[in-house]
Amino acid sequence: MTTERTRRRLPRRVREREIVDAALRVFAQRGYHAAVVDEIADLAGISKPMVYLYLGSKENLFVACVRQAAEALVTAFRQAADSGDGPQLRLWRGLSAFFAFVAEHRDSWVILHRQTPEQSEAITEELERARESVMAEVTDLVRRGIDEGGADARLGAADADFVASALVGAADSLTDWMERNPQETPERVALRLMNMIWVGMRDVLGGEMWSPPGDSVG
Amino acid sequence: MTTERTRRRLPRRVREREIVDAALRVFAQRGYHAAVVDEIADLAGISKPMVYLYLGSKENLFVACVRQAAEALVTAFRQAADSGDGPQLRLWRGLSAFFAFVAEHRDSWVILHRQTPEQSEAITEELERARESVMAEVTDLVRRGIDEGGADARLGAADADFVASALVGAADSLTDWMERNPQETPERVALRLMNMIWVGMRDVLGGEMWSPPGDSVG
Amino acid sequence: MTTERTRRRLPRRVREREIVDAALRVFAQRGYHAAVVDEIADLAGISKPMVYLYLGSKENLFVACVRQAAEALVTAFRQAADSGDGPQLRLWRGLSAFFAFVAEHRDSWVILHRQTPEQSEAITEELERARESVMAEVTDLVRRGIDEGGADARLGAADADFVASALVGAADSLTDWMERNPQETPERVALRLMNMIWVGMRDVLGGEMWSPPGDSVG
Amino acid sequence: MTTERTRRRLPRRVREREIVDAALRVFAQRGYHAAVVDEIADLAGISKPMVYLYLGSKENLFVACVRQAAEALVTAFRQAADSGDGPQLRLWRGLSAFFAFVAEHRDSWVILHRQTPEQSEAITEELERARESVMAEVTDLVRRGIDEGGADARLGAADADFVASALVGAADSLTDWMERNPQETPERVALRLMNMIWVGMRDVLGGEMWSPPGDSVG
DNA sequence: GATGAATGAGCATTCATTCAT
DNA sequence: TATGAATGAATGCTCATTCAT
Repeated sequence: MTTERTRRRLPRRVREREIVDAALRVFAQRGYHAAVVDEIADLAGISKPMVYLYLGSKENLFVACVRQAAEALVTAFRQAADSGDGPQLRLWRGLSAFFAFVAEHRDSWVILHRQTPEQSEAITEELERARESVMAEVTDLVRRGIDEGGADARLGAADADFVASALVGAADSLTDWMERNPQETPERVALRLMNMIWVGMRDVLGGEMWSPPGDSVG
Repeated sequence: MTTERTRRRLPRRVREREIVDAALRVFAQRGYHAAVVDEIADLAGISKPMVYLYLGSKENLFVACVRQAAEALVTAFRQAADSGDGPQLRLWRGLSAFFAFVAEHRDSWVILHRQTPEQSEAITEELERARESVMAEVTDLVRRGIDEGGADARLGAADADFVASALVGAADSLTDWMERNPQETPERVALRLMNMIWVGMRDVLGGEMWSPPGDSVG
Repeated sequence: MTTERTRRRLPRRVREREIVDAALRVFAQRGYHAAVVDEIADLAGISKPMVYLYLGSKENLFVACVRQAAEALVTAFRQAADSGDGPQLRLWRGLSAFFAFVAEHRDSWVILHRQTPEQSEAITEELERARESVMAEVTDLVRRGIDEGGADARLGAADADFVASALVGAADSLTDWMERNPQETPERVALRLMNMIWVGMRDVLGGEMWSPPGDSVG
Repeated sequence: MTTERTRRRLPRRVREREIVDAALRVFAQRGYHAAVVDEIADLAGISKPMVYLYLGSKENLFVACVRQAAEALVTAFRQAADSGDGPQLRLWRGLSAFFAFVAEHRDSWVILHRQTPEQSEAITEELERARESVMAEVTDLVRRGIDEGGADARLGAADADFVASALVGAADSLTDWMERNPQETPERVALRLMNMIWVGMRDVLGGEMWSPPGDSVG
């Protein structure tokens, strides 16, 4: 005599994925600490002990979320950035993919970049790993752009790093701007951002540079 | 000859300020939820009830931190950005002040821009107010720069908004970059960021624009 | 062979009842504010979180106590007062039941009638509801007695109300008297009280009334 | 240089009385535990340490309130009940005084008769003493009435006690009834109550007694 | 005499985590 | 596999009480 709604027996992988998906939403909405395992279990449609059976701990669950979010983002980004000729086109595609991803998977982005630094070693490490992996993709793209653009001696690793950092930060911030301007497409936002940075970068590389009058900054 | 550890009796105002300062550090390090009022009290060198007597609640304490951080930042920024001729010089000074501020008051910046969105109405509102006040300063500066730079018809409020948003995001991100590159001065970082954005913006305004080949972005 | 002190696992309903029973005792002994949830949990043989899991809050727990106490008392009273011929017999049985109930469930009566008025809306409301339901039973009985006794024009609702109020107050007070005179049975106490009030009431209805000499009371 | 509102220097007795008066109101409104010393101090228009300087502790403050309330009530009652000829007149005057007192000094009555039993020895004792002193007055009055009315052998101390207990309880309860019926004067309420009880008592003493049919109660 | 400043101790409530079934 | 029942350990907040001035 089974109940109407028999307890679903799902393969481990599927269950696990469902749990992480639920967790992603709750963590993103409430933040790590304010998130309550009970709510995650509810949202996943299972009981709390199952969460622990599959993921071990809240901490570990969060780590899994970070990992999944990072993987998804990097995949989307790399796929886009690997196709096309010329650094500009690739960067534009990459940024477009980024904005598209964030627009569609807001939660993942929040998990990756809007978390208050946690005390937990494991979480900190995973977040760092994740952020680095994202940054690496962008830096790589930028560097290749610089190289192909014919960089002169003044430009080194630090510059690509600098540009990439600024780019990611700007992109993150524009994420909110997009929410306030819903008529804009990811492609258009990416294009605008790119032009702003890229053209400036190119010119700066070309030696055109503004300096404060009479002041030797260093 | 008083003992080192007699109960120090301080006037209300002083104590209040000390508490908020302590709270700023703890909130920045742990985040709102993970922060524990006990630790704040300890750091301020007093007992927990004093925190509640003076600030009322954890929530209110956080709001006070936000308010103080925002005021300090805006003051520093505006002071710098109000002096000097020409939009570029002013923007550069503003950005320099910003980076100097963040380098020196890391906690304040973390409070303002690295908080997981909280459920609390009061906090959300105060944070929004604070962020807007910061953004407004930057947007204003950017807009004046555009105007004086001779903007054509294509540029409106949305553009200043867009540029400001990207600028703030980039600056935020570069905040971390500065930590990883401690030999850089705020002035130099500001200069680099400025050139990148400014020159790019100017050229884009001037009609120079890259577009994906054969692709109508919209 | 299970250990005496394994965590006893009881179905929700049973536990809930046990908790309310324990709470009833503690609230009665200490009063709402002085009562400590820890003690209630101890007495119920469980941990504090269970109390909150099942009853939600101290306030709600108290409300549950009031509800249970009122229900029990009203049931006992009504059962007794509904049987028997003639208003006198019914009133006597009702009062006997009341005294028996209070003697046996002192705590319930204390909860219902000896609580310092609380600030809490919920508690105030529930207590009012409970007291009214008790009073209604008595008033009803008194009114029927008056009717059957052939009331004249001077008697209305206010009179039944007055008598019932005095009756309940007297009974409440005699509750303490009974504790000081343990050899008295509820039946005897009820009989004495009844005669005192009833005969007096009947005679007063019959027009026999004492007035202060020369004084027009109004 | 004195402030506009110089700190009033009052003789000890006066100050003490003001504090107790304030405490009376707060304790009555909130109950012993929920009452907060801060509020009492505020209401008395002084600072908290003064309360402790004068009264020593919250417990002691409450005891003082009980004492004052009891004294006032007993005084009022005795004064009224000592004048006039005949037990009936005296009882009526006493009850009238009681109802008048309660109507005017609700707080005192609440302190005396509506307090959840406290844990504190001192409080319990003082409350008992107070209640006994009130009850003694009433019992005395009742006993004298019985004596003068020519009681037969069946009536002893327990009976006066019983009647007094019922009387006080009824009066307490009618206190609320009066609030719901503000057009009634204390004198009228006293008269009604008296007639109900007195006539009944007299007749019962006279041998007129109702008994449950066929049931020997004891 | 009078008070602003300060705290030890306690209490309601919550939550990650684990058993017993 | 799956879960209802259960708890240890915090954590925000309050309050009677006491110093130092």
